[in-house]
Amino acid sequence: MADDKKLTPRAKDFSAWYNETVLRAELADYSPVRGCMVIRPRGYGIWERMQRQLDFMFKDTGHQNAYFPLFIPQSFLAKEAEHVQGFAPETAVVTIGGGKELEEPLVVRPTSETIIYAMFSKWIQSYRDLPLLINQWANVVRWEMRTRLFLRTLEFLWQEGHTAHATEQEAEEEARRMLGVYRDFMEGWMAMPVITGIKTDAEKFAGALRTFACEAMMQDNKALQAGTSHNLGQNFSKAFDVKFQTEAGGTEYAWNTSWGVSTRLVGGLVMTHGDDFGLQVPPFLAPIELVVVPIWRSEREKSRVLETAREIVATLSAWERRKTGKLRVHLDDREGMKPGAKYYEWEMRGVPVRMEFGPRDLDSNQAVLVRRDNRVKRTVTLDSIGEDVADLLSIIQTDMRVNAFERREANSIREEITYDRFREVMEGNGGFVYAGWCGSTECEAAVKEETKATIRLLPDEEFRSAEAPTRCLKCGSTARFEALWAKAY
RNA sequence: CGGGGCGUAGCGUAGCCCGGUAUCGCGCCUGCUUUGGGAGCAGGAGAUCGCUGGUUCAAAUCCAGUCGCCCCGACCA
Repeated sequence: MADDKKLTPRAKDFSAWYNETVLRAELADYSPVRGCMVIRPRGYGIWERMQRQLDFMFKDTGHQNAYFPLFIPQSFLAKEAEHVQGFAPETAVVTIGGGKELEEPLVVRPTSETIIYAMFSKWIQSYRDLPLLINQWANVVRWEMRTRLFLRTLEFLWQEGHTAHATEQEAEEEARRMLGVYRDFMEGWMAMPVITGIKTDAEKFAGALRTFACEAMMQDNKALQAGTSHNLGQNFSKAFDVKFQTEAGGTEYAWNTSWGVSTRLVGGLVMTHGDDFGLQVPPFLAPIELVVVPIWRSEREKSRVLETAREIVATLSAWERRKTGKLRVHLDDREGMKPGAKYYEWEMRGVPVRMEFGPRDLDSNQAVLVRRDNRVKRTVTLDSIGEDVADLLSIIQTDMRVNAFERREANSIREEITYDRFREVMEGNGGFVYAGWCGSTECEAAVKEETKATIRLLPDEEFRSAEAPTRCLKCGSTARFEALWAKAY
């Protein structure tokens, strides 16, 4: 970076800013393998907290973790027609094992529906075995042509839930329920507001009946598909013969769902909250919530300041909160580094609150708290430091979500607009446009072709406009749906 | 796979047109002085210039090939 210590202003080149933020905050690095990414300890620390919370939420909804093989016989993929069509072009295939050509090539899983439903058919006999609620944490491989750190890598780490149910309605409810869990996590923990809804046929998962999704707006006004949940109907259970005996004594195919989120969420976090100073991590997910930077001007001051600083850190580290546990505090007592340098470094890493503590504070029994999000400084007394820090953190968590929400709404268009105007918007700053759609694949494809914008989803009722659009954005005929149009990652 | 750009120390680069084994900054190591917004001085370590071949007395530099990366498209979470 040489002398240029500031990050690239994101307005100029968002993509370069994103890359640099991720690399400089040491979240990830390029690997020697093209298109693959190494997640470094700092990036994993954030992901780990996400994973822990998600895992808790899955257990809370009755799901159990299991682990299925990395390799899938090639023929398995072919059993579901749409599925193989969707995934075959982007699979990595193993043809040699132990130095010998394999009789049947093995596909490195791009997703695990096929191998999991093959097992489900052995495990499910009766309606009493249902619902079967399974989750797997695993890495998968999709041979993408172009990759970006966290957002699209050849190999990525994710969570995939797979469930089997006795009725169609139950499967639909499950797919919806898990979409709600994702939404709660993204908004509550990541402070990243999302729009939920249903995907069009062109965008749905290969092999699904219906795909639901959460779409978030990044700071370049592009949409990020942050999580998906699929109602698979009986497509896979028919392909893999997942049958069960009903209470009445007949035989039925099971109804399946699958749903997943990936380390892409870390990319979403960076692109939602990052700024020109670097990363910004919401308190709930921050591996370090508060960093204490001690300041001294002499050896004598140093020992006095450090001694008290250590006491403060000890007190704060023991501070227990109801929902989010103990305060995660770090004392930066590195020597030979000026306080200012430490400030910039922790700001770049996104630690939500910094405490400056020097001789002047020591003498007056106080400390200075600085928020990462708006860099506002406040002097507080040490007597109530625990409450003050905990309160500030929860305020920041809320403010980050509200700011992201307001930014999204400020860049959304809900008035009925002409197609020419729409094209202008997409060529300019972009954004979320809620507009009518006649329901034809032709209109959808034409808009994509001409503007690069796609229907991200047909929003759920609570996200729809007060006045439903009347005409299709593209052809002008009667609108059958309200669609969310945007350019996407 | 098309179009553009780039490979020189851990990172970022100068030098290339006009051949003579390498510039500067950050970082790193040692010492002293520093520390309320990115420290200063002194000393030091670190590069077979992506790889292969060719031209030449001599190649980072010229020529050919090759590999890799980044950006823009097509594909996609």
